[in-house]
Amino acid sequence: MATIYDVAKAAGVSAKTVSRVMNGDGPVGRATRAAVEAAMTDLGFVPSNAARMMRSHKSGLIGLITGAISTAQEIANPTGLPDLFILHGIQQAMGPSGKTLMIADTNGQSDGIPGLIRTFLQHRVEGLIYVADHHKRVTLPKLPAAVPLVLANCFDDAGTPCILPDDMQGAQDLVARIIGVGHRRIAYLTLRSSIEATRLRTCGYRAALTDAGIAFDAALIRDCDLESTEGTTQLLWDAIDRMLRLPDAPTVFLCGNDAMAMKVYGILRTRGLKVPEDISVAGYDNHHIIAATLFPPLTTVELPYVAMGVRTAQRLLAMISDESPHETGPTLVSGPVYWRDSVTERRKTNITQLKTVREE
Amino acid sequence: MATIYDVAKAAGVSAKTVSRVMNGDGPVGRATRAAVEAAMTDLGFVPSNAARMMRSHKSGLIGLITGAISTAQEIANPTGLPDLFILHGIQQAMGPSGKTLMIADTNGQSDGIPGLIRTFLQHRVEGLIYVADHHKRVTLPKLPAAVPLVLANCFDDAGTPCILPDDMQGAQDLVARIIGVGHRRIAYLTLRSSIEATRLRTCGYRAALTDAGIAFDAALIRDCDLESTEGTTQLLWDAIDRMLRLPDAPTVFLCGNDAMAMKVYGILRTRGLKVPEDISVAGYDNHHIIAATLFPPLTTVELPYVAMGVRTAQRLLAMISDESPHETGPTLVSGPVYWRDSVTERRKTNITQLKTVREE
DNA sequence: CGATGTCATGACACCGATGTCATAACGGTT
DNA sequence: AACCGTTATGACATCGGTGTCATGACATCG
Repeated sequence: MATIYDVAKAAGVSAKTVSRVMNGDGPVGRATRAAVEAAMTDLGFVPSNAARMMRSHKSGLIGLITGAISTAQEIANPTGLPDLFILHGIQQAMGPSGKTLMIADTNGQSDGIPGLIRTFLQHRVEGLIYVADHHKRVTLPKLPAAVPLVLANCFDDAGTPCILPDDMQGAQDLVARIIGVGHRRIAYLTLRSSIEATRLRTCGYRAALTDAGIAFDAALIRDCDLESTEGTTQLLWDAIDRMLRLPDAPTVFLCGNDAMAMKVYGILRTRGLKVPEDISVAGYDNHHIIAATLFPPLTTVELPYVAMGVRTAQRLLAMISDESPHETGPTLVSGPVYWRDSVTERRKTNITQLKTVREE
Repeated sequence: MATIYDVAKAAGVSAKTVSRVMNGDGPVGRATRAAVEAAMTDLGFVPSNAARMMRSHKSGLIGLITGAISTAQEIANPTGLPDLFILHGIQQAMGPSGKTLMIADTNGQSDGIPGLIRTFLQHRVEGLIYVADHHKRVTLPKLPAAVPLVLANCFDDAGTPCILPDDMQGAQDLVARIIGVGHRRIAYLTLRSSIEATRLRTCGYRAALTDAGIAFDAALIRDCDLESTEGTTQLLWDAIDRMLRLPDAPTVFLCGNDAMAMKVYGILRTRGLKVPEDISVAGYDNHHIIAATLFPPLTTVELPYVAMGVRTAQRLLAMISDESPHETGPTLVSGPVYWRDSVTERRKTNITQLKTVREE
């Protein structure tokens, strides 16, 4: 591959002049510039980033670590492709910055991460992003202080800057809206209680109840998520059965995610209950395939993955260009409620009461 | 960030000795090695790839261009995520080689490709891969001859090495198998005839018929694919209706892909026909969500995307390490037939005749 | 004992850009 | 004419590693 010296010789000038033509610093004579440009296209000259970097110490690279590509395999598990959507958001927001994204996939094994980080450091990335496939706590190896790091869809104990879905706000918005159309007995079939999202969404659920002056009833909340599909279905069946037998049965089933809502649709139908005429159902995630395809279409909360990706990129870019000490801690991004037909107004209740609620 | 000179000073040796410790060339004394290693970890030294590359001219980078990340958005369109699966295969096969994959996403606009290629060339990638989202013809800007290029899931007119699904073989295998269980009148509802896959699969379909001595009947093949969903459904309905009214109606509907098969299931049911008791259906793609979830499970042909990715990486790596002139042209990868319950034996036909066919 | 070979190490040039400084030509001031 | 500022250009050092060659200390061999 041609070097700047080859170009210089071909154009009959010094290497420095070629450099000036490329970078537009310093003045260059009309004829000289033309000669250099001709020589460059002639030789198919492309400057070497490595050589540039030697002096400037700017690689123009951003490192990104994810499992998005290897885990897309398990697309059959209908949780969507969170990390992929985040990646998309990052790409979008990174594009205009002129930085180049180096994506490394963990291939499912997190034990390769130190190696990936080392490779990135060798390439002198200007920043690092770690994207997780669901909202969780992570622990990454320590980095040299000079390399800013942003976590997307996860957080650590060190207060590293991170971008997270506002699960609490989302659940609170959804429940508030459901209360707004007259429901008072709102069941919540949660995902595994060990995951972060469940904890936060439960907080949001309770906050919305409190705001509306509705007492929290432990009989209406239940962890219905197991490793195995059959186990989960069984758990769901039991939980729904028990709740429906309550003297004051729920009028809505809020589900841990859209996939669970899909199962709940099936269970309710098997029991002869129509959604939403007899009972309402809501999900979480706004997983497109499920939420829009189910009949009736599912009311749910969007997990704003693309937006999170955009924020991630923006925050990292800010950290790179700012020399001011970086803020730490999370940036919360909340997604909108998608109000569809799976939740109806709760008319059985006293109309006057309903009106009061709506006027609040 | 610490340099090799910092390490050298800290360890009280020359830079070259540090280099020797890192790379294991030349002999290094026991004590010296220990001192250098201590200094390296002490200073958190990570060698600069850029500096290395200056001399060695080996970047250890492979450039990959795809739209996989940005188009994953449209996951709702149930064609699967071909490019993502290919990417996964590439990652897998590339891992052990020690090369680092730089992934650049086109963000949907193909006009950014020259820019991406330029960036890759600046980084002196040792090879380039282009991954397409479906089997098609492409035209990429010309590259310097020194940079090997492999196309995955697409091909060009220049005979650039490429990895393609063996659509013809796949269709032929499927149809042969269907003939093998006694069917003679096999309808084929194709995807748009403009796409490459349709042309090749049709060839395979005809080849299988010819092999079995069955005459091709143009009334049994029909392009049933439009841009719009409703249009397609209408087309399908019409085509199926017309074929079923034939004096010698088909006993199987072969579909352009699994998504179409799903629609065909619906249409047939609406007409009161049971799959597979009354009529058999087969798809193409082995799109997991569809093929395994449909009832009855769909007989289909797998598009071996992951395997194609692996082959792509292997072929590129071979081109990089071999100095022998590279072969050109396509590598065909065929996927297996997944025989499920949507196609039954054709018993209505004379048993003796069936036996004969099976003995062939 | 001198010749030869191996081990351990360092000095120095080099890769391909860019930053710094010097130089020369030219036009305009005083 | 002496001086200055601008424009256009080149010489040279530099970034952080690695390749080449030289050197000195020992061990081995004839």
